Amino acid sequence: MAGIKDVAKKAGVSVSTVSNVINGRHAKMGAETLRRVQDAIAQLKYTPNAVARQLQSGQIRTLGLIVPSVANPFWGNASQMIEKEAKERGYQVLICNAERDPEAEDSYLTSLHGSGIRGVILGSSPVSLDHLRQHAERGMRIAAFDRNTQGIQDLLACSVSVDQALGARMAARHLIGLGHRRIGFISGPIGTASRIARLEGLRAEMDRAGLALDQDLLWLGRTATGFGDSQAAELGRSAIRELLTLDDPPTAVFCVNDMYAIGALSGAREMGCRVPEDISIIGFDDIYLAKVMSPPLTTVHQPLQRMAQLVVAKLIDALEAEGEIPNRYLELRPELTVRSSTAHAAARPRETGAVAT
Amino acid sequence: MAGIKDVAKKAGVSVSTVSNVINGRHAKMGAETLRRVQDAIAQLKYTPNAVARQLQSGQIRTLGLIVPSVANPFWGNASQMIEKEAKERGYQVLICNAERDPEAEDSYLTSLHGSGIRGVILGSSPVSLDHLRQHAERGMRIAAFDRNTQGIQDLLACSVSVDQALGARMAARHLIGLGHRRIGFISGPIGTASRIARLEGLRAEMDRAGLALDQDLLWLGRTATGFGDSQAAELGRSAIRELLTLDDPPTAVFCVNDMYAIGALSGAREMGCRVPEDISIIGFDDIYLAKVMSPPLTTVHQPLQRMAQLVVAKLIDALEAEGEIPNRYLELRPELTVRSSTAHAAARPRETGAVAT
DNA sequence: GCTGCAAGGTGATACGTTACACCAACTTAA
DNA sequence: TTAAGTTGGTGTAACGTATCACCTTGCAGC
Repeated sequence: MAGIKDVAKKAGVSVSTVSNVINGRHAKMGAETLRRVQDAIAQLKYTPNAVARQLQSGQIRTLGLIVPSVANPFWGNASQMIEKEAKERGYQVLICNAERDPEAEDSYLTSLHGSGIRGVILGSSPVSLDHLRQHAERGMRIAAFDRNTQGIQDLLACSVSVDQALGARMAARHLIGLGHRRIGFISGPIGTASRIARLEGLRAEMDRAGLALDQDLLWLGRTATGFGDSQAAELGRSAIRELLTLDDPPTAVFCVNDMYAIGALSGAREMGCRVPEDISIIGFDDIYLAKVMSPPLTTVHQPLQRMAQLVVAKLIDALEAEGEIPNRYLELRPELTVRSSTAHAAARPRETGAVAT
Repeated sequence: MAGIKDVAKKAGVSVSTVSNVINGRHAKMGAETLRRVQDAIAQLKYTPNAVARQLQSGQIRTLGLIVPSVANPFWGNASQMIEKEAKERGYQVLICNAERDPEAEDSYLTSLHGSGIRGVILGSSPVSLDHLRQHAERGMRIAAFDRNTQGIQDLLACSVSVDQALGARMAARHLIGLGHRRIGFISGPIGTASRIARLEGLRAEMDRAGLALDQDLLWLGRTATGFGDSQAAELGRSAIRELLTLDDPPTAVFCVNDMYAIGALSGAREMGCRVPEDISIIGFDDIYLAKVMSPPLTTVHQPLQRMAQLVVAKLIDALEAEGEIPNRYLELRPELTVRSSTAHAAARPRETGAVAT
């Protein structure tokens, strides 16, 4: 294809001049020359070779974004917002789909580094970030998104997340306040930091209320991994069906994210169980689908737009600014969004006796 | 950062030898030398610079993927499958989110070309592909995905899609067969080829049955564009609310895709309208959420996995094979998936009189 | 007529790899 | 003994661009 030399030859100028045209240094040349070069560019359908450019400059205004699964609307939406935010700051974003696989994560990181990218936003990922250490040491700036960061902050350029445990506790408090005592938990495999925090938050708040988290009511995804979050709803459905056939089923269920909750909604109804009359269901994330469910889903809201804005800003700061950036670790406050999938625990008797309010 | 020269110096060999090590030509050297080089690589934490590599080789095993909106699970899921398929063939995929904006599409194409990418999969996009002509002429191989291609095939390296119009006709036939005569259509702005085909399919089949598509029952998204498909469900909800407050409301609604249908489901229920007893709702795509809705959504199924497999295969053929590839334009048969959101038209009288079966 | 300077433009080098031609030192076989 | 291989390397020219020091010309000012 046409290169800068061809343009130079055609326009009868040096490559340097063509380069100047391309880079907008129009002041450096006569009007006639400029026109000739522009004509040549148009005629040859010349596009500057980004690869050569980057090799030369060493610079690249591109961020990596590693998400657990683009098939989950939460991450689809997050990607969209992060991309928009980055674009406004003149950065591009490369979306990488790791499917919650640490090895894939690792290989993306190496490949991004090899492409000259030095900043990456890491969506909720495996507990240990130790496999990230080498990347950090190589000069990759890593921003954690939607996960807690205790103990590994030294690896991170910055982090933005909601207080996961607090969110879970809000959900739990809401359920407990409605008189629920048997509360279930539905999740896929607990492999990521945010999922652990959500479970622990639930447990903590139940403890505080003198309630125990029944082991039988913990559904933690007995499935092969690897098919991504397109199956999450499906799993939520199986989960609640199992839970509901227990001798002493839960009266409320906390789902690790909205996709599971959506599935649970559906599964419960299939079992002839009304939501929220017979069972309360609460999710986490507040994806845009939550409010169009039937019934609309009570859930823990994450301020996604603000989060996107903040990670992008902090990460770019880390990349461009000289000294230390202040407030590198941001933990936002989640918000309980009460809709119609939760209600008072049914007063009707169950095997274990009536609920004491 | 460390380059190949640093490694060479440290290991006491030439850069050529290091290059050989990196590229697996181990037979070309002694065991001792190999070990020394590998040690040096490890110690310096050296990663080959992909940019320089690519500049040198001109080759790049990467495909572009331009989607209308990652926030729509259909496209999230499609991305995932296309990526998986490509990876199996040794290709990477760059996901670009165009938000149905032809300008964004255009600028992605230029930027991908500048990065050395010569093959791109274009998700449903604006009617005219004329703005793509220059890219095709520059040597970009374009594969159309999920859109019809009459009239513009010369621009395309290949295409894979379901027969959109046929799918819409299947939906219409299903509805008509259930006795519906007032059928509505809900969609966002009709800007893409696939949406037009879906609407026309509906109209054609209604014509055949001697039914007219009432202009008032056409809801075509009176909203600002630019926020992507995260709002589709929301729009579906508003749409059906408007339609249901009409003097003579529809008894069935065909939604341009499942996201709108999901919103419609919710909107209908809010209006106290039961689905499918009072109104039938049918979608398109069969995203994984369709079957966990309540009621589970009747919809037109797209064989996504097979489609992903085929585009990737055909596009890579177009890139790698010499001659013409056979069967470049694939049109798959959609399938009607009947679930529970559609039923016989209610026999009860409406203002306009009883429905004659 | 000379200096100084601005405007307009050029050439060479470097960016980090890879590919390819080439080389030195051995080994083998006739 | 020597021609022909083989093994284990090396040196260097690309790839397409940006940068920077430098060059030429014209002209104002004294």
